[in-house]
Amino acid sequence: MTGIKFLAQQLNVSIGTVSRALNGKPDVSEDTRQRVIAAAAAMGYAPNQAGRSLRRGNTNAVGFMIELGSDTGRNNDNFFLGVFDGVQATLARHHLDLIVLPCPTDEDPTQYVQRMIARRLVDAMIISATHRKDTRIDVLRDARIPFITLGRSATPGTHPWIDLDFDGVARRAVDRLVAAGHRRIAVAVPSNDINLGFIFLDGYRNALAANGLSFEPELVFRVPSSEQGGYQLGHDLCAMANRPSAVVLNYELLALGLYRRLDESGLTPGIDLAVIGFREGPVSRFLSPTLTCFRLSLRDLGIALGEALLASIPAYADVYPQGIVRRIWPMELVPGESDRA
Amino acid sequence: MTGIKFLAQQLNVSIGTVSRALNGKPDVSEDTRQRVIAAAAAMGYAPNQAGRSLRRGNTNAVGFMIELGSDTGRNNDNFFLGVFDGVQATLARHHLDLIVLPCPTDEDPTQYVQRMIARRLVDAMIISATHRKDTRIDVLRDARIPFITLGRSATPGTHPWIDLDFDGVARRAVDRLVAAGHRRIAVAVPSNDINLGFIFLDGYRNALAANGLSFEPELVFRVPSSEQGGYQLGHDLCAMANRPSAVVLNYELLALGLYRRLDESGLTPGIDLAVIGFREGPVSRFLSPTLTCFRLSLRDLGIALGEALLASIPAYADVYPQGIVRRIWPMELVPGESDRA
DNA sequence: CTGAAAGCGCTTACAG
DNA sequence: CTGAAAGCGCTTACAG
Repeated sequence: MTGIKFLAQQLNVSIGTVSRALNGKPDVSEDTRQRVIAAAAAMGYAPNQAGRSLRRGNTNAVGFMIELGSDTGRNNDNFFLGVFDGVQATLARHHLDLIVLPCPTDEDPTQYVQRMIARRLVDAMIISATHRKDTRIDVLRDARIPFITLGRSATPGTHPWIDLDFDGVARRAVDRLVAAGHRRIAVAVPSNDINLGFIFLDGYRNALAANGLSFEPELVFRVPSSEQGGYQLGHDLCAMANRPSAVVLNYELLALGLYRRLDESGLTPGIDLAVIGFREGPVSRFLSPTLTCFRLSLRDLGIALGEALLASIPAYADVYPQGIVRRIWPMELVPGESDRA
Repeated sequence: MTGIKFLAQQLNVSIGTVSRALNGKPDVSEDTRQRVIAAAAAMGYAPNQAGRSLRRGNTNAVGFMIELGSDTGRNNDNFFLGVFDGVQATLARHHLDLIVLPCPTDEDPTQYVQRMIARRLVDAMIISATHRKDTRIDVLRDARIPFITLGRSATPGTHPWIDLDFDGVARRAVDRLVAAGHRRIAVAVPSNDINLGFIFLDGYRNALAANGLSFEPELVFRVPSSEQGGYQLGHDLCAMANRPSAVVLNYELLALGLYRRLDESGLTPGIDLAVIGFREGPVSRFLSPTLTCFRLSLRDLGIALGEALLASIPAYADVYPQGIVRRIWPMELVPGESDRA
């Protein structure tokens, strides 16, 4: 005798009436509805999700999968928390909850996704850090679960995605450096097969070409997306006979390790080496010199992700009639002191 | 016709037999068990969690609540991701899943907890960033849900907790600075009523007293736990007529803003002002000068959190016979260059 | 406007 | 060793 049964007994009505009153169904007298709502609030009643899910066939929850093991997961600074906030703002409008699903380090991400959707823990999913070939997409597509990816992938599908403008950032960074007179411009990209690395590198190559500069493989540095990776980048740069005069980073925290390594060699960012970082974060503003980078609103990105996901779910398609969203998220240049050289 | 029913029909057995086979019940012939397991794997069957939860009365999931809105939440995802990993390592041994529950910015945390447990989304909870008075604890206690807090609180209860050694860190930092000759030592604590601030400040006061130094209120700086807060701290320090020679931080990222602000005034950490940070992270190692701080293994902390939580759940108490854990988590000093002054 | 009843997908005593 | 059946807590056609 718990839950709705107990509540119904207290009020001397049937459980059906309680359910209808609480779910805002029209065919309940206003008086009864008020009594039920008051009693529910008083005893802190909320419907058991298992019972509701089983009956309705949905969970009213959206899952956001993150990976704990990878570089990209572990070093994301404040990226995800900001995005979660925005996603939730969208979901809250529809009384949906966001549940974050952290894939264990030692579990295969694809298997994890499979397990979560087979258990019907969530109605829809958001996956991030897409790889060039990403089998999670295959699993989600085959399961016919609504999903959106934060990041493009070469794995085909008709799913929606939103991705940061890696291409545009790389191009504008190169253009800006060329305009300032730089001719030997290095680039740092991830050492794993996360898709954004390929896009960033393409943007870099295209920008070089557009500026009449030749692409030199020795100026491409593949380093882990972490402060340590930045340190390694600095180390490699310092060891070069013919050091480039500028470097474009694909991840903002690389700057921290890079700055440190340059300092150890008596070099100053912005004077001895122009640096353009990636995403603006608290770190970029408080480094000395401040980091030239690109701004975006994580919350707005999260809001858009949530909306694009809902747009792909038939039940919400009329509220968000945008169809299948595939969108490059713009980022705005924030000039700093690090590329004055 | 889905799920277990479909599977049973394919195999020409009853759904009861399928369930028993998959759940490792003894009274199933080995031959049948193998056939069922093979078929389940082939069609990617996993029991619908709603059906299972409803019947069993549990969810096999543990919730870890984080707050997106607060300073403490927003600036800590490197902290949490490491802890999640450890918690999951413990839970995985028992086929329990970790589900992260991010409380929306605009929802009251206590109400959020109430809603999550009333819905029976998880069997047990971990809450973090405990406040001095924390009504979430009251709600969880009243609901008789097993839970553990990452952080102590003045709110009473018989629940387990694990907390970082804020007291010990503050004392050792002061002792170390005094040993190096410092007499005017400032401290930075959070500007909100998160409990760790009170503990840290107490440790600082006690250490001053133990070293025969008097406590001066003007040397206590209440700043937000963020890079910006560190910048503000630097600003306040630079404005003082009689500047302290050292400062102890309660949050590692304060160092970043502090370094920047000192730099703007032509001051160098470790020369003009000794700085001892809090938790060792990638940032502390790559700052110039490197930050003297304190080390802990986030994964081990997470493992211990998971174990202590399970120890408080009757069904697991025999595996983890440690009773109600209330434990101060030790942190190890990592000398850096920032307190050489 | 309200109640009685079916049924969502499971697990588990209970028969046989 | 296996099947038939009850029942977990809900929601929702269906009667009245």
